[in-house]
Amino acid sequence: MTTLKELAKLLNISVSTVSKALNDSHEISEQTKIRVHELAEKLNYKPNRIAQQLKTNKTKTIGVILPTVTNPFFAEVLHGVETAASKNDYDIIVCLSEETCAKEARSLELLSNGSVDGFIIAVARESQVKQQWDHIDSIIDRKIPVLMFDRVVKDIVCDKVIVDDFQSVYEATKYLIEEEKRKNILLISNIEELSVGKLRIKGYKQAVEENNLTSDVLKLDNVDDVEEALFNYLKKNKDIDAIISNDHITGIVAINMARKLGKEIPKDISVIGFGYENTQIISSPKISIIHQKAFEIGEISIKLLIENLNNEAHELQTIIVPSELKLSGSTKKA
Amino acid sequence: MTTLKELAKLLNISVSTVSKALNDSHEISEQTKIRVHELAEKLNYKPNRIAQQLKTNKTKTIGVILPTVTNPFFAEVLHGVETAASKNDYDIIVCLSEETCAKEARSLELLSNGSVDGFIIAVARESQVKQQWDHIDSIIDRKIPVLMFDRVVKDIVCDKVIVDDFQSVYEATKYLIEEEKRKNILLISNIEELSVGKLRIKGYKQAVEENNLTSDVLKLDNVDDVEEALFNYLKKNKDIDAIISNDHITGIVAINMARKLGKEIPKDISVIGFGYENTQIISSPKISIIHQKAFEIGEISIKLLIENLNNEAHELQTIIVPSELKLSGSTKKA
DNA sequence: TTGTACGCGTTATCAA
DNA sequence: TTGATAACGCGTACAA
Repeated sequence: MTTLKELAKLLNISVSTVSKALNDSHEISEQTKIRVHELAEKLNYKPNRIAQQLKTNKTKTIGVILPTVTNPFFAEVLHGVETAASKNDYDIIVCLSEETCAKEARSLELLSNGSVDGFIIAVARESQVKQQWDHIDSIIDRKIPVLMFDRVVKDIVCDKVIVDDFQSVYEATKYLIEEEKRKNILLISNIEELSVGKLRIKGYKQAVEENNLTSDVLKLDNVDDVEEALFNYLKKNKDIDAIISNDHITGIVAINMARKLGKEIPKDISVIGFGYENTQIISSPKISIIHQKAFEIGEISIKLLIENLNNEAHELQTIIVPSELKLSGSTKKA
Repeated sequence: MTTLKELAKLLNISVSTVSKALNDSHEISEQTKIRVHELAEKLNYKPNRIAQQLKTNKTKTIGVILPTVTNPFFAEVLHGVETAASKNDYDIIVCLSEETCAKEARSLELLSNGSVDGFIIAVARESQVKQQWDHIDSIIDRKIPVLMFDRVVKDIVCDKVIVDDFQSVYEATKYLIEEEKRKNILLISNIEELSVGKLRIKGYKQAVEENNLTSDVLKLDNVDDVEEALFNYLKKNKDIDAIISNDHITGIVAINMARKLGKEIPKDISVIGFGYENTQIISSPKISIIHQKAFEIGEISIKLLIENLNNEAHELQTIIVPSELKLSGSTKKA
């Protein structure tokens, strides 16, 4: 890599003159500026980013800690994050916690040595279940800005970007009751240990109870159990006339299973799930979804964090990104 | 952040002694080592990564350029990349080209100023279509190690990790012909501009022609057109008894569409698509898939690149990662 | 207008 | 066993 020193030597001028010339300082004559720029161009000179970072004590890099990236929600968030970061000339270092507390803590620890200016994080399932977040507090104690999104910890004081988990499921349930006249609505959940899962269940229950209906939650440990569990459940509870799924997979499975059991959709049963880019295309009839604006969540998170990085007087805030109910063939009024 | 200098001042010893003590140099007495370590622990000292990078001229960071991350193939590759990188104490900076040549070139340009030790890249669709890869060659000219995976450019000389695109589709087609006695096999493709898409079509055609059957490729511009295009096609060509999809979406759509048209699966028609983690769960009957080992591709890519980074005498190679045909309910012998 | 000197935080060489 | 000094590449205050 070409350095200032090399340019200086070749041009027989000092390093600082070269530096100033390249930064278009008014102190430098047009003539030398031109000479310097020409040679720099020719040798494809680029200021060494590491040296700049050491000098300015800013990395223009953000650490992004995700539980996983094969879940389309986090993939889309990452897309939004990358887009916004790139626009603002920030790089992102991505770490996956694999839903474990240990890897999450390790990543934070390793990057908190000056590698990044701040962090964006959605906490791992394990951290949330075991309520372990000393590793996150420790970062904040060291005055490194942190922003949490989606899976958020109430007790941690930092910027937060969250989804309207309660509200969106509440509205969806209410819609099924009021508009579609459904009376026996089942909720499928495999994330009830997570804050977001709890909120969704809460939203569902509140809507059901407000209408004096009975609630029922089918809890699953694993996405692979859905078929069997649903089969058994629907066999026993033949009066179920609507299903809400708390994730982007089981709603589609529910549609397939209901059809297999001879139910017509949406005549006999309505289905609403969570969904992303291609969720609707691959189900038949097309599933109605609660569409979380994952891309926007990523974008907003980056913008807010950068604001924090640049503004000494930044005030912490919590932003709620509303979801959108996208009706389709799996509900009556689609 | 605590620095060596601060520790030295507090302990009334020199910076270099502190540095050596922390690095367990044999030159330093046990006593001072203990004193230094204790204070370092107490003040949560961590060597500034940026300064180390400047000193050693190594970043221990790899630039990962992906076309997108919402496609599950690339998401799983990223998962493998992150896992392997993390195990080897490397960080990854992730950039998304958004399938455009411009963003791809920009990312390479911006990171080639010392920010990373090397690159892993799957070229953008646009770069591949327009055959523009000066920006990649330029990186290689500057002696920065580059590894390409999946979407690879023949004319670029570097390490490569690829999938057996030709072979896997060839085998799948042959299976349909020989084992399931299918005679009219349709291939759906929406990626025929890509190297991998071309290879898959080639594999399909070769198998078909070897058996003196006629080939037919339904080309789509967009995943959204599948339903209508397939509907029209199957209406006209009622003798189609098998469908292979070149991606992870349209196979599932094909199953749904075939059922809608009153065809029984797999009695009347077999379907094989490409697939990943959850692809089979969400289709009914479960789709048979060509499973690309995306995670492994990511892992292998990192390992090979790191080998290149550390080994002066590294020899360039091309590794082919075999796919696996996972039969399920959408094919007869599943 | 140009050059000198210093510092960012670390490590390595050499001297004490 | 410890310390002084230089160097990585850059930017900048200050001197010329």
